[in-house]
Formats: sequence, structure tokens, C-alpha cells
Amino acid sequence: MMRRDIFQAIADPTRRAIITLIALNAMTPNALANHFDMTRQAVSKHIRILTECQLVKQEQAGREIYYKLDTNKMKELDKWLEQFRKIWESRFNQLDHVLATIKKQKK
Amino acid sequence: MMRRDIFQAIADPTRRAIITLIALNAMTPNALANHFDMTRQAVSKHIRILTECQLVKQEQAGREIYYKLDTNKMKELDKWLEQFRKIWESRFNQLDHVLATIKKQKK
DNA sequence: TAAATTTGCAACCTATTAGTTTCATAAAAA
DNA sequence: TTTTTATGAAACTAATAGGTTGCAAATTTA
Repeated sequence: MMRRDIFQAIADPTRRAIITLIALNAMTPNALANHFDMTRQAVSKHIRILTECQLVKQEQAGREIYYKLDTNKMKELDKWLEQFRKIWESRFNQLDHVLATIKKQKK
Repeated sequence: MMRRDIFQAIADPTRRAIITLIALNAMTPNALANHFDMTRQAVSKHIRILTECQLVKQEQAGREIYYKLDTNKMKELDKWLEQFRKIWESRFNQLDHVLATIKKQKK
């Protein structure tokens, strides 16, 4: 089976919606499927992909399975963004500096 | 043409590599293609996708075109992550609180 | 001017994706 | 026990993604 990563997982809008839905409260596949205009099986396939890259954790309760977001994996995305955050923050500082210089000249 | 978004753009590992390469210094398609085991045209297609969702900006210099990352669009990803960052930070605080309580009980 | 270089675009091919329907299994309810 | 409910998995399909080759246009160099 294809090796999935978190970047591929969040590329799909349905999966992003699922992630948001189960971020705070665990939900069953059936409950999740009610939120989308597709079959429960299609939603289940998305859950499978999210599980494969460890973005969700599950808890069995009788015949029901509750899925919930595992925020640990989300941190990987944050980590990747870190390198660019440095860049845009330094640029903002540069702009800030430019604005301050202009202000100074106007005085 | 398909409407692309940043999530789809960063799903591909080659595009993530391109983003990292042009984050600090602008590069031409030819120069970029040297870094990958694929044709220049394939790299160009990736650049096109990054351009479509405004992740890169370009600057023409004669017959050469220099592409560079536009960090503004990257902030959208950061914004989306924000909601989850709150969750994992609050959990860390909870754990922090638990540890503090255990420490207290040991005394 | 002629040749070489840089680039984007179109046509094409194959693998993957995201949905569907159908089915099997396990647990709960009647 | 029988029926209903919740779930995952398999087989199939249409659309999309990501690569290729070939080409045309514009700029630079010889």
C-alpha cells in the first residue's frame, strides 16, 4: 500500500473538514458521514488515510469506533512551516524598519 | 483550468523541495531542474502550479525568469494550523498541570 | 544574420485518487 | 434467535496528477 504523509493527507478538503470536526470531540464514521455529501464508505476511506499517517487515534466502544485527532502529528506540519516563518518574520521586520525610516525622514 | 489551493500545492514532495530552494534566493527553471531527476518541463509544470496558487512570484530578466517564494501565501497555512496549535498547547498545559499536581503530592 | 539558449505550452501516457456499489462480520436490540 | 445497526474491505470507474516528448517563440551570442 502507498506510504502516506501528512502533506498528502491534508491536501483533500474533505479530510481537512474531518480533521476539524474530530479535533475537539471524537466521532464515529456514521456521525462524520452525516456532515458530507458522500457515502459513509467514502468517509471511511478518508479516515483510513488519516489513520495510515497517524493523524487520528481510535477508541472502540462496542460496535462503534470513535475517531479523534492526534495533534502530535500536526506538529510535523508546524515544524516544516518553521523555516518559512523565520523568513516572513524577518521580512516584516525589514518592512517595519523601512516604515520607521520613512517616518523619521518626514519629521 | 483547475483551481488550486496551497494544500494541494505542498502535497507533492518535488514542489516542497522547490519551495525550499527558492525561499531565500530566486532561481530560474533551468537552475531548479538541475536539482531533480526529471525533465525541465516537468519542473516547469510544478512551478506553474505554485504560480497558480500564488506561492511564487517571478521576475523576468531578458530571456530568463527568476522565481521566488511569496511567503504571504504560506501564512494561510499557518493560519489554518492556528486552530490546532491552540489544542496541542492546551494539552501540554494540562500535562504540565498534572505533573505539577504529582510533584505536589510527593512532597 | 544564423545559431544557440531559455522558456512555456500542447499532446500524450500511466498511475493514483476519490468516489461508487456490493458484501461480510460483529455487536446490539427486538 | 432473528433482525437491525455499525463498520471495514473489495471490486469497479471516472477524473486527475505527474511524468514524457515535441514544438514554437523570444532573447542572446557568434
